[in-house]
Amino acid sequence: MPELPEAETIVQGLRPTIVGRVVRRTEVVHADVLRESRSAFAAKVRGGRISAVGRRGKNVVVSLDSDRVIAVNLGMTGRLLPFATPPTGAHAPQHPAVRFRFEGGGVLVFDDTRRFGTVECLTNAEWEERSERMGPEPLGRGYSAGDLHRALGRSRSPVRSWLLDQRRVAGVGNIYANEALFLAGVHPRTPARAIAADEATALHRSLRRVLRAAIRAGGTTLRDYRTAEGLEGQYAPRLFVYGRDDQPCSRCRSPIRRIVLSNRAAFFCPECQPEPVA
DNA sequence: AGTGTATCCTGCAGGC
DNA sequence: TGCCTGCAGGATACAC
Repeated sequence: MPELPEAETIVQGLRPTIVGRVVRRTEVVHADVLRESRSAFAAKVRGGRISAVGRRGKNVVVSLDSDRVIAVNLGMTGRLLPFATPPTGAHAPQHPAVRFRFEGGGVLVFDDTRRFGTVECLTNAEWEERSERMGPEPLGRGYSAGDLHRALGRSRSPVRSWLLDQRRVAGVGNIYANEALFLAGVHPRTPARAIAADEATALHRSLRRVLRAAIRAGGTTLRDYRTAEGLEGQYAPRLFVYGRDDQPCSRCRSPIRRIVLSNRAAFFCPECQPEPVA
């Protein structure tokens, strides 16, 4: 699920409702989303006051005044849902994994059907170290087409697979990698280092464009993703290629094709994104 | 270095 | 209706 635009949308929704809250108690329903014991995790979080909510790549980062962060990777089906009063009945999340109960009422639920997500409590130093292993933020001020082109030049990997590697660029997942490649007219199988400077410029522009447009739409809901308000994202109708195999390309009417690269589906228009000549 | 395979887990769509 | 298979926005470890 959630890629950069979804994580960013969740962060924006969460920020006004949880900043300033103090964690009174943590309930771990499914310890498999943790990377440590229930008790170790709960002890580190307890009493922390939330000072900020941010994002790094696809991760939601909740800062505590105790010089720690709660780092949430949403995996495929993770949601972060704040409630002023404990939800009951049909309103209650169906797959709660962790609940953070706040002083004075209110609760933040990490809900995750498949439990591929992770919730970790790290010191600021530990988080900094983790963050340094991740690639640049594609929407960052300093991220240039030249940066992208130089980084691509070091790899023979198909560019679609390259874009999914969080050590190369942080936050791009399968949906937006495919969309950006379509907009740039680059075939997903193109070896990264075969991408010319002008193509890298086009890819840089289309990547930033699609990520920003998706944030403005509140993300893409295919099935599970919800905003912090529990709403669906509105970007899905604007996807050009992702999940649209056999449907006509909106530009040239050729049928969109689906192939598999590194065991993950890739979608492209065979006319608008010509296969590079090997 | 890069790929295919398998793994974690649940739910849903499609074929029969 | 039920059963079976395949597939899914992610990330990692493994063998080759």
